[in-house]
Amino acid sequence: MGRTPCCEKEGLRRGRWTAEEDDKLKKYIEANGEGSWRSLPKNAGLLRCGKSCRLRWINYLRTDLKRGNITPQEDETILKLHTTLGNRWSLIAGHLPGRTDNEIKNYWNSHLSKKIFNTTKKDAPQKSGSKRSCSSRGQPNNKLTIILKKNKTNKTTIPKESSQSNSIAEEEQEPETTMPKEEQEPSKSGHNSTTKDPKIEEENWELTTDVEKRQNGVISTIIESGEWFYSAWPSSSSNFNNEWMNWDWEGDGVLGQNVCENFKEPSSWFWANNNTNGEGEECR
DNA sequence: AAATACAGCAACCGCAATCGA
DNA sequence: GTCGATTGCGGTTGCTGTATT
Repeated sequence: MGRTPCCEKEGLRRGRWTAEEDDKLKKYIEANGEGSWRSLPKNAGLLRCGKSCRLRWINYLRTDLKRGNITPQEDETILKLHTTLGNRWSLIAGHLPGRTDNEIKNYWNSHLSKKIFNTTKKDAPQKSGSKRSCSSRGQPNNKLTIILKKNKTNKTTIPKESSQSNSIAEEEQEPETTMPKEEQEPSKSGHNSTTKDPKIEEENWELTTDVEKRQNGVISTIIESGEWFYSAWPSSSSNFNNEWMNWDWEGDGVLGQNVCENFKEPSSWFWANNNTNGEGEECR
């Protein structure tokens, strides 16, 4: 019989909320608490669907929301968390008190993704061309993903003395919030250091030194650096890239990731590897 | 000053997960 | 265990203000 609509569509208001509606909703929730979103509009005297009320409350009316611009520190935190968690906005928001998933998602789409994608574009003209060329409505195809993983044979943490690179994981200051261990490890199925992603052939991730390989027709690079190794490949090879992103290898997960355009430039391949060869192109 | 393009963000939509009878 | 109701999430849309021509 199909899905049951969350609310009756007819006769309900849509679009921007008025101050009066906000006031009604706020007063009702303050008096009765959150929840029962389906019946809330009727009880509160609002001509809105419950879903809309919930969204309005969560994203705008809650008293614990922090309004105002994202701070540089929050910016860094979002970047780091997105590196590890991907587009799990609610999880990311959970580490930024007073910020909502919607706010962070919007911030990412309008600021951070653009920032990353444009970093290797020296000219990066924004005046002309498609309005959404770098936003969520049209991301460049030529992306390079660089990840940093811990050498499977080693358990120690990343050496600070070699942290000169631009890697997100290495360069960042301590964020104002700390990610709980379990959320750094998206896979909850008890992976340990001896487990491997079954979708990745051993030959693909076994350490090599500055050797380009072709994997399924896509060039990738795996660079050994002491206890760590780096891997880079165009994001178009997302069939296994995403698996790596979410894979809990050593309990530390993926430590660094970035994307940039023009991956054909050899220097950009080594973006995450500055600490080992002193070269590389700054992507941020 | 008007028209147009662009950027930011609030809100909507659909799907999936969860809850509870 | 099943199924409908509810909630939560992420992707997307489109309105609005600002910048540019």
